[in-house]
Amino acid sequence: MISSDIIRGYNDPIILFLLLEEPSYGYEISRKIRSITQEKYIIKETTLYSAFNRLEKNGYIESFSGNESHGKPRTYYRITQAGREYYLQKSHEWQITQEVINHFIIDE
Amino acid sequence: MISSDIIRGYNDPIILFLLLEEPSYGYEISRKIRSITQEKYIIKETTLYSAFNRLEKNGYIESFSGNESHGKPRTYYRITQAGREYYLQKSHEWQITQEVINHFIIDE
DNA sequence: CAGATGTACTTTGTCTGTCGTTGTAATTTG
DNA sequence: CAAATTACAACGACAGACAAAGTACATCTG
Repeated sequence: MISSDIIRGYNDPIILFLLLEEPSYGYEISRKIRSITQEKYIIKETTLYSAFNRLEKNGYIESFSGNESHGKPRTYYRITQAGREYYLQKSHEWQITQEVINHFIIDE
Repeated sequence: MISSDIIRGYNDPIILFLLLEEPSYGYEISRKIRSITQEKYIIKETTLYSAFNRLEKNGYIESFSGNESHGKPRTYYRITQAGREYYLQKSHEWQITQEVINHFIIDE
């Protein structure tokens, strides 16, 4: 329905949100975004995994490998304290962004 | 306050909105964005003028030069019918984008 | 039991829009 | 008369998203 390009800059906080409660991995995050938005937003794999790399590089998440009983072990990600702070900061910024754009977009 | 990078993809409809009523030119558009958002968003000149070029290339606006009695003649832009339609389409898309992001950003 | 489908990624290269920098030229203000 | 403001234009850099393709293992289907 909508593309990641539009969400640009907000993929990171979206991913962090889904890690707030418990660690997760790529495929699960992808499924969650799909279902939560009722398929309105389907994140591309490349977008998702490059977001993971960026977030880890910035210290907002940490990776560890799960010990799956069968199959390839997944790479799990856990949010860090810095990640929680970054999420809050981005949330606040999003409120301002909405206000700004809503001055110019009047949908009737 | 906030950067164009965040607004990315919505500069075009913002500009089109400001042309809905009457033609305008770069500097005026820039001032209007500043004042309407109470300085929360100040568009960069390069961003603005490259948006004009893109919008004109896509047939959403047309340029003409004003006949100022003094000073350099300004380049004015007028929105086209296609531009109005594009604006509406983007407005609708924005509503969905807001919904999508608001599923993940809970600001308390 | 072969092939399709689903899970779970990784790599590479391309494109678009924004940004920093610099430059120009005329007008207005102190 | 110098500095600030108005009003652009050209250039190259960069980050994030995208398309395309490949890897590997597991499970379901005819």
